[in-house]
Amino acid sequence: MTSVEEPARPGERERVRDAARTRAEILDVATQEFARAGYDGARVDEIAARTRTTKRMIYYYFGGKEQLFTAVLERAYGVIREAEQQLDVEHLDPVAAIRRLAEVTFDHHEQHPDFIRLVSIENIHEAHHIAASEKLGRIGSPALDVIRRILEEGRRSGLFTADVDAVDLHAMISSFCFFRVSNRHTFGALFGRDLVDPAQRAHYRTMLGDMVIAYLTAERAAD
Amino acid sequence: MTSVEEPARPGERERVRDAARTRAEILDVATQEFARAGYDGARVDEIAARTRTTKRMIYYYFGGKEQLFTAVLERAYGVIREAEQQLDVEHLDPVAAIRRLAEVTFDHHEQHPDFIRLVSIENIHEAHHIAASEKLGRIGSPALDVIRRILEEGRRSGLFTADVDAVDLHAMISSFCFFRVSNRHTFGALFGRDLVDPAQRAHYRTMLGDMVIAYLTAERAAD
DNA sequence: TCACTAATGTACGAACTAGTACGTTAGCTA
DNA sequence: TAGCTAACGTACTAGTTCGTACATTAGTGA
Repeated sequence: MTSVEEPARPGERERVRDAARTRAEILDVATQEFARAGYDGARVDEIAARTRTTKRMIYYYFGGKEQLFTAVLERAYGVIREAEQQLDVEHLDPVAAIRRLAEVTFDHHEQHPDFIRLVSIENIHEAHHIAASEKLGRIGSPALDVIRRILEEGRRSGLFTADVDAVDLHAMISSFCFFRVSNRHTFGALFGRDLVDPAQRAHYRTMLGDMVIAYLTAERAAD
Repeated sequence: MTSVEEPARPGERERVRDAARTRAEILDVATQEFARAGYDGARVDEIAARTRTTKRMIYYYFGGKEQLFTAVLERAYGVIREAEQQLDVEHLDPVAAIRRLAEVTFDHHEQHPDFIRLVSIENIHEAHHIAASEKLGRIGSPALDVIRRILEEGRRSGLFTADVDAVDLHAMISSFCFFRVSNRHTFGALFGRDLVDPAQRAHYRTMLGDMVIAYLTAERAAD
């Protein structure tokens, strides 16, 4: 996350009034609060209290709780987009490239549990905020283009037997990474196993790669 | 779900006061309301209004909103347990048995979106209600025992190369089934593809089976 | 340095919401 | 059939929560 207690970058002396900083600070705190308690569980007063500013400013900059949540989502998706754009796997052979992609996805999910929670919350609300957002509708994902190119190359070179769709493969990889974080608590409570146990991290990371590669390289009966 | 507008089974004349029926009716409506709006979004008054009885009765039978939600979860998990106990795959060969198990899991998730939503909601609350419930702590899953036996048999007969843990395989299968339903809305909004589109049902069902079998039968480098 | 406006703070209100005090009655049993 | 109690309804309250009216000031450009 950006900028909570940002200590006046050198050269810029700390102004008392700074729209950009105030806005960013509200977004930071709101992200935490929404992720912690869900949309309805989150309290506007609580967000304001944990900010250097007041509730008045939330309404001044964002208009309301609903729009604030939308802004939080927009920024959170922006972060993951940026990460995916850094993806540099084109120099690898298709098998290694897919494995690398899966690992990067795995790592990103693990490192951003708040993002996972926000997405879960948005699904409870049937993605109404995304639908209402101009920035987020049909935004897609940079990772998808990468997957498309790797699959193409893998198919051409005969390494991948399956005629797999890029969106489907993305769903397959995401589901494993997402579930591991999103359902950590119920899974742990029911089965007594912490899916996010650091000691098991490498194990699950490998398992995901093995699964995806096995699927892509397996012989399959014709449909 | 059970018993909303249950029309006085023959022989039992409809009593005005019927504790069991009232309790069940509250649970039915509460399940819908909690699944619809989340724990904090759900309104006790709304649940009461959609019942033949009043809010007073919710407190009379369950004690409070929190306990009502716990009761809803307990019943929802009870339903899936029952379904899993019906599982009869021991007569199949390991590959067919695993595929069948995956399909049953797939079907159950698809048929119970409310259950998926409740589990998502409970994860937002870090499984506090499950932890507080005597019925649900470490409840496990009948499917797990089945998986254990199939894996054992598959390993013994040399069909499965991998030394896979039953809980891990359960997580793998669940993650795909769960994500497809739980993240349907954000995935659809972002990628323009409905993972629960009936026309794609068979496709994803096959994909899951292929994935799991590929993983279990693939050759793997030693750790 | 003056005036203008973007940015900010205070105080309050209307509506909602979980929970309860108190009174009533259906249906069973002795 | 009388009486007892589990089951039920009404009406209310205390506390919360989103949102806003109104007043104020820091910073900037003329």
